[in-house]
Amino acid sequence: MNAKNAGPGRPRSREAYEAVMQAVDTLLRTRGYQRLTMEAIAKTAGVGKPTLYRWWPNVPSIMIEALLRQADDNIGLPDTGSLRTDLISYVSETCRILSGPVGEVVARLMAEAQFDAAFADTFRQKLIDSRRQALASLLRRGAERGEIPRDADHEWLADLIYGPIWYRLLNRHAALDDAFATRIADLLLLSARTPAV
Amino acid sequence: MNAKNAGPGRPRSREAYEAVMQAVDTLLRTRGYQRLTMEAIAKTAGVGKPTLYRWWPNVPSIMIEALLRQADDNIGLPDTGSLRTDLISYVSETCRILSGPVGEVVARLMAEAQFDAAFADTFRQKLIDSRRQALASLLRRGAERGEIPRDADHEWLADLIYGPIWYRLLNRHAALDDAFATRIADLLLLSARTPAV
Amino acid sequence: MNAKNAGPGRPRSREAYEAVMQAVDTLLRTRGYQRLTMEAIAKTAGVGKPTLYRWWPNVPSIMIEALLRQADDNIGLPDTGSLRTDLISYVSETCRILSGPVGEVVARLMAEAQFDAAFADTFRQKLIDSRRQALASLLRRGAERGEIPRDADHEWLADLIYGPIWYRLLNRHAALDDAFATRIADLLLLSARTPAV
Amino acid sequence: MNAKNAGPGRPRSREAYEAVMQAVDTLLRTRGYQRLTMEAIAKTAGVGKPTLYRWWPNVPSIMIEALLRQADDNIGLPDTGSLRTDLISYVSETCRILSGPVGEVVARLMAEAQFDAAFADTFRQKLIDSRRQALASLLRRGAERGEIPRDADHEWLADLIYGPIWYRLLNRHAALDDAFATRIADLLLLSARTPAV
DNA sequence: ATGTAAGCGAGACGGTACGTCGTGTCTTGTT
DNA sequence: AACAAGACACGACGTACCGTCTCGCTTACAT
Repeated sequence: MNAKNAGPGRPRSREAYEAVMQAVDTLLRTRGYQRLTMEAIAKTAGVGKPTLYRWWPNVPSIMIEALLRQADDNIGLPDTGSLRTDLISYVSETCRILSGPVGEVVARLMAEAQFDAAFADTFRQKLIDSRRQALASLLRRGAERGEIPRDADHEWLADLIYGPIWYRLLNRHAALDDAFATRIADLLLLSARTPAV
Repeated sequence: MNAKNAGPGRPRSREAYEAVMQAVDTLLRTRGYQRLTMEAIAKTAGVGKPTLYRWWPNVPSIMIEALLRQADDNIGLPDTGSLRTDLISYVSETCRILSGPVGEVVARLMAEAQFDAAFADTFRQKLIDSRRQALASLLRRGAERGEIPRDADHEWLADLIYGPIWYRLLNRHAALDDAFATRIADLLLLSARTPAV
Repeated sequence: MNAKNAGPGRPRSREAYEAVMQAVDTLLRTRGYQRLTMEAIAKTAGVGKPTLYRWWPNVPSIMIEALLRQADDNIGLPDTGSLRTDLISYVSETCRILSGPVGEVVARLMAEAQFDAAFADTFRQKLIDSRRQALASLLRRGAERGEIPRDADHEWLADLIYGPIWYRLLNRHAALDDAFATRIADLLLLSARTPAV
Repeated sequence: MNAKNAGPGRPRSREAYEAVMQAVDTLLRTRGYQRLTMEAIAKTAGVGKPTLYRWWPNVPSIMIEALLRQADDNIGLPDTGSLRTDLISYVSETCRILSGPVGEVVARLMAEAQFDAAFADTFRQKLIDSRRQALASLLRRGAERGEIPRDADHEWLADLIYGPIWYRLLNRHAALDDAFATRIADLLLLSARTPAV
């Protein structure tokens, strides 16, 4: 909620906030994405439009907040002692989540980011970079155990993992299944262990 | 243009068609993507709105046609005799083009495809599958020369190449430069030559 | 309607126009003046808001048109052969009409004119000057018959008649009855016939 | 100010009151009437909106208070010994004041009274009846001196004076100048002295 | 050569959503 | 208890496009 309860004046209403979050869920489920307008959110939540605009500049910003709120119980970082097992577990879980309704929402958010530079910043920070850093944690742990070289290029390896995932998510030409997850994980290890690739 | 010149009646006006194509270019250059509306195209082209709707269902359909028209001199398929050189050349050229204004347009089209299932079909066929098949041609040629196994999974290898490219195109966290192109090409070869990955 | 059916393009819809006029009447009768908003007119008439704004800049402009339309059978100019009788008839009729619902509407229009200079012009032309000229016709006829001097100041006499009428209409401190009408008419004759007043 | 300083609790802040009065003047001068909103007054005066609503129900109520406050040095009642001179002086002064910025404000207040019955009562009492009674004082004095009959209808004579003044004020078709004032004054005398008119 | 069927530009139409403004009420903590 | 601050639900504003619908006017094939 990003509350700043310090100053004077009436504090932000938690009821309104919760109602908005709930309205987003309801609308996405019942009306579909196209009907997820500021107008509809306001009406469904029983909230004034100015209240919406006071706290969020547009629909995607609300969506991203709703998404993160319910996915706060994020994909946990596995720690099995083996980098390969960790990777397979992590990528599989990522794929599993993205195969469901969350995947659709996330795909739309990426799409919105193409039209709105300001939103793109938020989107990348909250949904892209956070995941890249999670992956980097796994890789660091693996490197400490000597499973991949210490100087492996984590940025490159993240592209190598997330590139195909996003590509399939957005393009829907093939499923984000476990076989795919395993293959990507092994590709990462192959690349990390091969000098210069 | 998909003309159906058979029947009676006035034939489709080439002037109107050209004016629309030009208007798209003009508007994209001067007003930016957000202002590329049916209304604006009609007014800029000096064309009636019904004429637009007679031939295209929405803005992205017009965009894709304008894009393909000027990019008909597509990325040619290199044929250097070496798969690695071919791949590097092909991927570099792809990246080079996507780094320019075409890249922006293509990214928006991918975004639109997330909101419009009908358009998504066209988009995938004309901009995604055609490229995957071009890549497959290179791979087939390389396989005939014995540079990669004959049973390499071309679908997987296409994901491996295009995934990271699209990821960087949409996300803009890193450049689509030659180093990146070379690295992807080598990754493909590495994967194709490694059993089971 | 002020139609300009000459040019190309779809002609103005008479249905929409009639629906708007009717909606104004309906709303004024059922909801009262405060609810007579552009939004409500559009919804009641089953007409798009842009259509409203295409033809009228604001609510009072629509009101004035609706008013004139139904009051096109205006206060006829009496012609009894006697200026005094003519005046009494004309002023009585004016007062009678202004005592009913039309009076309320007209009072609001005068009020609106205080807030909107552009509307004020239309208002004065269509509702004020036209009445002043009607009165002037009576006076001219009386002057020709020698009932008042030929050089009587018609502007002043109009102020003298309409001033008290408007004052009572807006202020509602006394009725616009026949006694009042007669008294005003006689006052006019007195003033017109008295040198220098 | 209508203070109710009896009970316990913090007394009404004179600073807030003065700030509001000043804000009205400032806003009327700088932003024009349309911008004279509760919101703007509160912000300009540095006063909370609830404070405004605690003491006044709406904008016109504040305006009328501000108006009376600075016009407390009202139009004094002349006493020259002659009714005609008194009347000319009084009406001229009235016209002079109404020709300036006060006239605009007063015209708007009359307009507001058309939309708000509650405000209309206050308005009539404070701005209409008080002036009618002032005029009646002059007439009474004149009657005592025998300049007009004792049984002259003061209500009618007030309509006769104030009607044309308000008409010109609201309609702006002619100036409220001294010639006009003299003419009205003489008209009153003429009417008062003519039996039955 | 001519009728007729389609395409054309213009532009009005019923809608939907936008983002903003002002209203009058409320909830804080402070004075 | 009055205050400044300011969040709130509400509702109207005027605008931008949407996709559809007449209009009257070309074309150019099929009689």
